[in-house]
Amino acid sequence: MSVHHFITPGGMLQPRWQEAFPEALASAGEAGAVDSNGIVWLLATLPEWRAALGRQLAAHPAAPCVVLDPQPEERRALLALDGGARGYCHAQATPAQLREVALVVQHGGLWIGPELMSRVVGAARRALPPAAEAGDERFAMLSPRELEVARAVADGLSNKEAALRLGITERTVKAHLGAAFEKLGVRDRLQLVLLMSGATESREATA
Amino acid sequence: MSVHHFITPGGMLQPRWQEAFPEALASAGEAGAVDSNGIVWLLATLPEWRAALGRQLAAHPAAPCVVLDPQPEERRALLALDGGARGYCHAQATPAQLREVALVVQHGGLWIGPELMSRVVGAARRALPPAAEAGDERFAMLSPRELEVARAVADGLSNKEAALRLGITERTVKAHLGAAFEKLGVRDRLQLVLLMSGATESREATA
DNA sequence: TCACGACCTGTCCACTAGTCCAATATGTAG
DNA sequence: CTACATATTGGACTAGTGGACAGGTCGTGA
Repeated sequence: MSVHHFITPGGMLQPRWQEAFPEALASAGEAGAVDSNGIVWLLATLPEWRAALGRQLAAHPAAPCVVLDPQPEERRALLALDGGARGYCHAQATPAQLREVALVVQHGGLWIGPELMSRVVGAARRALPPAAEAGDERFAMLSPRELEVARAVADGLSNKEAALRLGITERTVKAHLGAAFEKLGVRDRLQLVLLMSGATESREATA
Repeated sequence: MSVHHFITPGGMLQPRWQEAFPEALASAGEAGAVDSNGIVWLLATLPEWRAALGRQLAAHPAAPCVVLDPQPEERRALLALDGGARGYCHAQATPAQLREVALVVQHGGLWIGPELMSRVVGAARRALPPAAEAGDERFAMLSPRELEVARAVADGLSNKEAALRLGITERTVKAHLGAAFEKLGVRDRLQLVLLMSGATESREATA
């Protein structure tokens, strides 16, 4: 099991990657999504690596992606993670380190370089508005689960991805989502997103 | 090795924790820092859990801490991670899940519940300085018509409605929209909306 | 115990969204 | 003139979405 797949500009494998994962496969970025039962490693040197990451995750949401960067940088790390990557690390990491990353990511963890971790989290905490989304009257009518599904969808996830995130069936996502549409008086996910993204800003208006 | 240590209000161990880690030890929060060669699990129900977390990490920086929360909440998750916790998860997680968390954290990973992950990272990305290429320039690559269509869709209109507003065919809307997706590196209208709404926020922030 | 709500799942069906291949018209730069 | 970008549409097709209808468990409160 767990055949790792490297997506690189030239479709070439570096020796140390092969040393870390002897079974590893490689392909060029243009090929689109790869079907891997292991981890998809994506080089940040690809011309359109963010788009490639998006395509990959859209095609196989269950296969975790890790972005490898020859010159790690906080900004790119955040873009990678925001794009759905589950890890971000130096392309020249040692085979042992790569295996650590693989282990962590395959067990549901998130891998960020230790020096980036505190910055990422710190930035996220500062971005939190004081007591944000503690309770907007509009969403009080939603059941807890409906709210979770709504939030997942508001993050841009498809039904399938939301189901994966919450550990339920796509069908159940639809059920909760349908109930949320009904209660909030919107007709589709797009208007739900607009409602929710506008909720934090317009809180002062409702107060 | 790896004796796990639970810091709880009463110094009591829940059965499921013991089931996950038969060797686990427990102590009350007031006792100060514990010396554990495994993971320190800290209950968010402690009166001063953040202070306790700080004391623990100051005393034993090498021992990773995970915060357990009976009622997980995004805000507390960020506070925990900002305080140096390496993981944040539901206090009622199954023994199997707890072992997953332990595995990830002990190998240098970060554990955030899947439902929190994208929100945390999204918040961090939005807090990023709007440096360089990621400003309004992003939409400069769109042709005028593509931008009009994108805006219509970002207002929550369906393809049919957008076509009506712009006086063109639904088919043409799809064409422009598809081109916009490609140029912006997003996969569907929902992510386009998130991208555009995020851009507006950061534009105001820079102004 | 029974009713009720939240939660989870299934099937079937209509509609929407997104992509592929292709065609036409118009302007502009070389 | 030619090449290229832009704008416009068509048809066909696949995937994704949302609704209707029909079940199932579980816990709380009457």
